[in-house]
Amino acid sequence: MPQKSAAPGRLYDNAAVFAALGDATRLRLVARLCENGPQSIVRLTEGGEVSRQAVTKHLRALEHAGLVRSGRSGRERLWEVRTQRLAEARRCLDQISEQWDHALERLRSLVEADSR
Amino acid sequence: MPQKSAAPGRLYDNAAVFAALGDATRLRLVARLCENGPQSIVRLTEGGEVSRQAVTKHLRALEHAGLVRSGRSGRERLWEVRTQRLAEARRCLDQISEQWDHALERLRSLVEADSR
DNA sequence: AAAAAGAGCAACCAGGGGGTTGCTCATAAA
DNA sequence: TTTATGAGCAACCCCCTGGTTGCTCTTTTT
Repeated sequence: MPQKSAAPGRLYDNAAVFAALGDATRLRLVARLCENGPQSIVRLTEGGEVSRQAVTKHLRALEHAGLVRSGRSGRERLWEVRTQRLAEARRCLDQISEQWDHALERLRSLVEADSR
Repeated sequence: MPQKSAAPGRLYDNAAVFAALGDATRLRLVARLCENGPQSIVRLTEGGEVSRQAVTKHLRALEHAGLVRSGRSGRERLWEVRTQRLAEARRCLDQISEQWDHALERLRSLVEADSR
């Protein structure tokens, strides 16, 4: 069994990741970073609806959740996606769905035993 | 450019789903609903850290995001998970990761062409 | 050396979200 | 028919979040 002590505490962490993705602007930022690779703040601001400062704040939020990271290059700072956390989030959803499937199975076997 | 009009609007919808999952209490509720099947509010409140009203509010939030639904049974209301939205959320994450992979490929071929 | 571009910082504001308490309503159990 | 259980509604509170504006700092560019 993978991920033995997937520890209830882990769930909390994933909540933070989902919260970070739970904003349209941030989700768009992540998508853009994935589509076009590492970019500067100004570039990420272009075409968007919010100010540069807002974008900065969102990037910091994403960084806090471990979804992006940045590094300075000359006078600009480049941001890139950290795919690991994304993968973890996916696994979390997978696990939940899996539990649901198990529950369904259990339920079905109960019904069968009942009508037998 | 791939993914022509994958409708930016879709992204927004997923943000709502992630936002719903982006709270530890709600995420736990979803997990419990998946583990133990449809349950009433009082049952979902047991063992938790918050009041029944809080649970109710969270359930409504999840309902708004399309993640759960409910039906009355006698004097109690049973809540169950709607797996469809969960699946959609997963697909959203998959798409994003996929775009990232494509970007990596593009980048790699660029580098190769450059050093050739 | 002067001008412009990219970022960072701080203060401020409005709104929403999570939580609670108190009361009422309806249905099932005694 | 009482009584107790499960749930709904409404008001209220606090604080966090998303967004803005204004200023400063550093690094290019001209």
